[in-house]
Amino acid sequence: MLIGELATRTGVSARLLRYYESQGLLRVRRDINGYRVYDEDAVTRVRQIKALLGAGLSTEQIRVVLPCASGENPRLDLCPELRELLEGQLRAVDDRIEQLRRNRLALEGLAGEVRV
DNA sequence: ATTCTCACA
DNA sequence: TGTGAGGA
Repeated sequence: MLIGELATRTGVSARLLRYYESQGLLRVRRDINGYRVYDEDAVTRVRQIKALLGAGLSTEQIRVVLPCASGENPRLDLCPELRELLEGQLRAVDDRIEQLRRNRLALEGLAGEVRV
């Protein structure tokens, strides 16, 4: 399939699909006219990328763990390496939440009444 | 009609 | 990440 079809089937713009490719997240062939040609599993690939991106992973992190990720659905099969990364990410997010909590409290103290 | 690359009031 | 230019 061409980029337009993959875009409509994944809900990811052609622009972004080209960006994913430039970041080494998507491998794609070209035909003689230079058009990108994707195979069926590209749809799955993009879904996995979206899921990982949505979890806050950087394209660099995704690039290294994507090869050990498999699975059709929006569900992702995690190889141990990927699991570790995600767990670390989870801890990092918790730390950030805590830090923001402190920032919020400090802000309240400085600004007085703060409506949220 | 689609896609490609490059670049940015 | 959108958008437009200039080609194929």
